[in-house]
Parts: sequence; structure tokens; C-alpha cells
Amino acid sequence: MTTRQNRWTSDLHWVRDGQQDRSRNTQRALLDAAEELFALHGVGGTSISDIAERAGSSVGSVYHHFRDKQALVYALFDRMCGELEATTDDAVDPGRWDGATISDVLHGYLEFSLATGRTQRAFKRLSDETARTDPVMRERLAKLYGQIDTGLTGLLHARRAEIAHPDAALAIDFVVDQLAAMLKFRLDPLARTTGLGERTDDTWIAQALRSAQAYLQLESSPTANGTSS
Amino acid sequence: MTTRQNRWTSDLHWVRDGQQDRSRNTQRALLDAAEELFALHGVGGTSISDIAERAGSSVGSVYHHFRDKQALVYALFDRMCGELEATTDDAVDPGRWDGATISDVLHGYLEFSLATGRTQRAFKRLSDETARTDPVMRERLAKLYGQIDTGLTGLLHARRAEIAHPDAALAIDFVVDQLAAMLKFRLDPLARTTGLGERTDDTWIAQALRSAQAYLQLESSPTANGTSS
DNA sequence: ATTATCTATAGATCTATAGATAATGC
DNA sequence: ATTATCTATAGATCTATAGATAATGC
Repeated sequence: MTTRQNRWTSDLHWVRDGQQDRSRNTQRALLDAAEELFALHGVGGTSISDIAERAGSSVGSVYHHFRDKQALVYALFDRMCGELEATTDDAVDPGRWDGATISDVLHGYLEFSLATGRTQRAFKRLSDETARTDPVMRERLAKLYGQIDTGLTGLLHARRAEIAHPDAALAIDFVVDQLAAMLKFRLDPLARTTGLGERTDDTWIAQALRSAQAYLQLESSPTANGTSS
Repeated sequence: MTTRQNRWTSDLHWVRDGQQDRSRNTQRALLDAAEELFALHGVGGTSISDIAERAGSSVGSVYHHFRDKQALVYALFDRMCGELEATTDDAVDPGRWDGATISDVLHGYLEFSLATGRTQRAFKRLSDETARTDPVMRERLAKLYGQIDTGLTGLLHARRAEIAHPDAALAIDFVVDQLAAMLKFRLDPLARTTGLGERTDDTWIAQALRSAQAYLQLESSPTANGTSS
């Protein structure tokens, strides 16, 4: 008798425990296939048989592993969120940023997020299409974003002596929000292709940094005071 | 013999000319119903019979007016883009901003875009879900964004004497891009609810303005130098 | 014995059409 | 006569299940 994996809340996320190797491999192959197809055609545009076919499996097998399509979507989203959370944990570890200025931290954040975001198309589709109407997924997503924001905010707070803006706490909140917005925008394939969309990532990062520095009124930061266009 | 409306390119956008009053009213009612339902459930989540029912019409009638579902989507998107283009034309008219500083222009842009964006949920859904895979709609959308960006850029260029940033043209491109990103982010119901998401629109606008002013290195602007939180 | 997989298909939608009926316009 | 509308339904998907077959584990 297999037990149910108690991920998230309930019954809704029914996934069969893959105890055998063959089973686990199939399950992974199905999730991999779903990830690729969702990235290309979205959730609604991908059918169960598409997924089965790409995984070299069958429709029946999909339903052996996942209670229904939604459970597969949950499982995939869970897997992706887990990976991103681990990555984030690592990225916002204070030890990693020992001796770094605010400019260094923000530069690293921008470069890293751009690179990561470009490889996570399926995650974006899932967030935009499915998490919109699913409270469970929204909550999971909010948790991930909260982790990123909290981590970055913490790193900036530890360096608030650099900030001359009259309300440092507000300013940090604002900058974190502003950079998240700009990253999302730049990573959106539907966004503007005119104006700044045509410039290189380096130019974009340099100006985003310059903007944050000016707004926060940073005391002259010795390293990475990037104006390289 | 009715003629085809030659909107956009072709045959793909087949809509019957509504020459009679009754016909036009039905057509408008169908588009209105689609607009409301798309805003709530998206395009994929809305069926033809949902639209017919809400419009107080019938499935057959929908297909009398529109060749297929896609033609209805095109017609609605066309209607919405047209309205937004007219509004934009009006908003970026140089005469309207006579005597205004850069800060005034940006303040007006932010307030206006927030207000407009909040009433255009269906437009957002159509842009995100359908325009993503439809080249014709993407182009239409790019045209609208181009109009907004060009208009705002023009207003800023006319005031470039206020800007002390070493590369005014780059700086203007960047600010236009940055504000578009922040607006889109704040108008997205899925975006962060922590940090700045909890603050009022007034605080958000004030900080966005402050950020733009600091980045552009504006000479002290006499009016609307908003730091009101 | 149990678990994993497959093929085939029932049942539920949803789009689009056919064909009949009602309302307008010349 | 033409245009607009309706009801009913054919045809196309897609999800999920049933039932049979093949592969593993005790």
C-alpha cells in the first residue's frame, strides 16, 4: 500500500509515491516533458497526450502517476518552486556577500536574476496562467517572492549606513519593488522592443544601478560604481 | 451584398458590417459581454455560449456576426486598442502640457496610467494570453506601446534642458522603460503584495517621481517636486 | 503479488454549421 | 427579398477511466 505524499495541503495534490526506480524515472520524464511543453505552449495549450507522447510514455501512465492534470501541474510547480527556493537561499546568504557594498549586491542580483529568469520560461507560464486562478499556487508563489524580497531587503538593511535617503526603510522597499518590476518587464518576451529593449543587458544593468544609487543617495561606493555602457 | 470590413490585414478578421441598428446593437452587446467575461475568466475560459448568454443573444447569432471566435477576439482587441490610442493621442498632445516641467509630466503620466490601467482588465488578459501567440495582435500592441513611448519621450525631449544626466537620450529611454515596467507591475493583480504593494498609490507615485528626478539629475523643478508621502 | 504500463474508449466540452423562423427594408 | 435571429446538433478535442498486458519484488 503506497502512502500519499503530503505535499502542501491535501488530497488535491495527489501524486503517487515513486518508490521504484522505473517509476521515478517515468515520473521525472513526464514532469520534464510537461515543463518543456508548458514553456512553449502554456498549460491550456498542452494536452495530456502531448505530454505522454513527448515523455515517450502513454496517457494511462500519466493518470497512474497523477490523479488529474491539475495534480501534475501542482507537482511541476512544486518542483520548480523548490529549486528556485534553494537557489535563492544560497544567493541571499549573508556570508556570500561579506564585504560587498549595496552596489555590489544590486549588481549581482540583477545579473543573476536575468540569467536565471531566461531559463525559466515554464515557470513564468505557470505563474501567469495558472497561479492567477489557483489560490494554492498563488500562496506558493507569494512565499517564493517573499523569500527573495526578504533576503534582498535584509542585505540592504545591513548596509543602510550607505543610504542617505531620508527614509531608508521606505527607500529599500521601493528599490526592491522597482528592480523586481524592471526584471519582470525585461524578461517578458511580450514587452516593449523599442527604446531600452534594444540596448544590451550591460547597458540596462548599468543604468538600473545608476538609478538605484541616485535614488538611495548612496555615499560614494568604492567598487562597482558602474557607469560602463 | 455586404462588403467586408478591411480592418488590419485580411480575411482573418472577418466581421459582418452592421448596417442596421439592430445588428449594430447586437454586435456591440456581444463585444461588451466578451469584454466582461474575458476580464473575469480570460479568453480560454470563456466559451461562445457564455458570451451569447450574457449578451442575451444566441450562439448562432455570434457566428452570424463573426466568422469564428478568433474574429470576435480581434474585433474586441481592435475596439480596445482604438479607444486607448485615442486617449493616448489626447494625453501626449504637447499643447496640453504647455509650461509643465518634467516632474509635472511624469506625475500626470503615472496618475493617469494607474487609473486607466485599473479599468482595462480585459485588455490585459487579451494582451497576456492571446497576443502572445498571435503576430497580428502583437503588432497592434507594439504600435500602441510605441505611440505611448514616443509621445512621452517627445514630451521629455522637449524639456531636456532640465536633465543633467550625462547622456540625456539614453536617460530618457531608460526612464520611460522603467516607469512602464513599474506601472505594469503595480497593475498586475498577481504581483507582490508585500513591501511596497501595501503602500498607497500616493506614496508609490511620490517615490517613483523622486527616483526619476534623482536619476535624471533634474535641476530643481519649481512645481510638483513631490515628496509628499 | 504488486506495480507500471499500454490501448481503446466513454463522457464532457466546445466550436461551428444547418435549417427554420422572425424581423426589417425596398 | 434580405437580414437577423433562434434551436438543435454534427464534429472535433480533450480529460479521465476500464481492462488487459508486461515488468518487478518478495
